[in-house]
Amino acid sequence: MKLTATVQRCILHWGEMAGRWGVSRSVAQIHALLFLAPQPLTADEIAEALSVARSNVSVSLKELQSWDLVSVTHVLGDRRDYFQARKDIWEVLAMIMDGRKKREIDPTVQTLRECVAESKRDHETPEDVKERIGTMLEFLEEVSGWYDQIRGLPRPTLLKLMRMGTRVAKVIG
Amino acid sequence: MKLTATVQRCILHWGEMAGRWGVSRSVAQIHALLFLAPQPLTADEIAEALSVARSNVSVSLKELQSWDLVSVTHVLGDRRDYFQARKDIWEVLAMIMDGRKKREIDPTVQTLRECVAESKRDHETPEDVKERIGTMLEFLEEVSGWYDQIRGLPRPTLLKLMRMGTRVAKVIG
DNA sequence: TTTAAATTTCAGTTATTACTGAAATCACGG
DNA sequence: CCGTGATTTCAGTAATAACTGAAATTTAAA
Repeated sequence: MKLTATVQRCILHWGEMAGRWGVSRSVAQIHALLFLAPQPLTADEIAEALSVARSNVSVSLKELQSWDLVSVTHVLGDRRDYFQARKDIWEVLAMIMDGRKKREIDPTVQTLRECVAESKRDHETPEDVKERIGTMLEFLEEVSGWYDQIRGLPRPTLLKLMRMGTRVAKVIG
Repeated sequence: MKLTATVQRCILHWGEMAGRWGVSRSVAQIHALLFLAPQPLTADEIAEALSVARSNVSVSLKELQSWDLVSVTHVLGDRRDYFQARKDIWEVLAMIMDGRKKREIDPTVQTLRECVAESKRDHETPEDVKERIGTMLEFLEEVSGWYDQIRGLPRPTLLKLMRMGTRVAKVIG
């Protein structure tokens, strides 16, 4: 598997962004490779193309699967797993946002609920501090709920909304 | 500065989430502390409250300022800097989203532009791969542009939109 | 200026995370 | 159920990021 210059550049950039995106370089590079690859690849092919250890590919693919960005297929008469990435860019975005919400927001909502409950029995914490915690919890719950709603809209509707841009403001008066 | 149990719990949770949020534990904890604190705090007070090195507080505060989440104030007759966090949760969200877009999206749009330009002169890369790169660029540019538009809407409009939830779908037909 | 407090920088250390390669496990055809 | 190839696990190592404390710099009052 030789990578063309353009593809290489993309993969390298993905790797450089990995830290900011909150994944390891391998995960980002493998995702770039599978996203661009015309056909599904085996783990060995991935390891070779990116020059990383086979075991690293294995755990990275597991992570990509946990994000629902990569899935497994098979070819007849071949015992090996073939991996492919979602190609639909809208779905890729949705998976990343779902994953981030689950990992970055949900645990905090959970903790804040406990903090708010606990603060009821707490007479040390000033009222305005308690209030700030409560407000943040409400806010996160509201944004979360809104996301879940929007998330369920059919894509054509979403597209229409996006294309409208700020004109929605006019429509809703 | 003694922290109440509830406040402590919040700060510790923020610290635990830091890795996922893409900031260091200190940055997350300092932000939690300043967000909850009723009054601005000096760097020394922060260092003491969280038991971290004074120098660490200094660089973490710089990062929080780069996110526009923390600002400096002064009190008459006191040479020290006092730090305060934005208390408006909507603005906090806006600053975080702006910062993430700038750090996580914009550089990739830039690189993809170069990749697409380069791919014009590239006869090795298969057409469908080039197309996938181009599609991703267009997609990111569209989403970016949409974000910038929405970002500029006045908050009451945004709130109204959120509260409508999926009913916007009906309004736009 | 001079001086002292406040802040920042930075070299060195510690902690965390990512990666490798060998060994163990799994899965299937014979 | 044995053997072979595919995959995963995991202990050790490498790479990266975070943090500390001392030294340097800045700031402003005297």
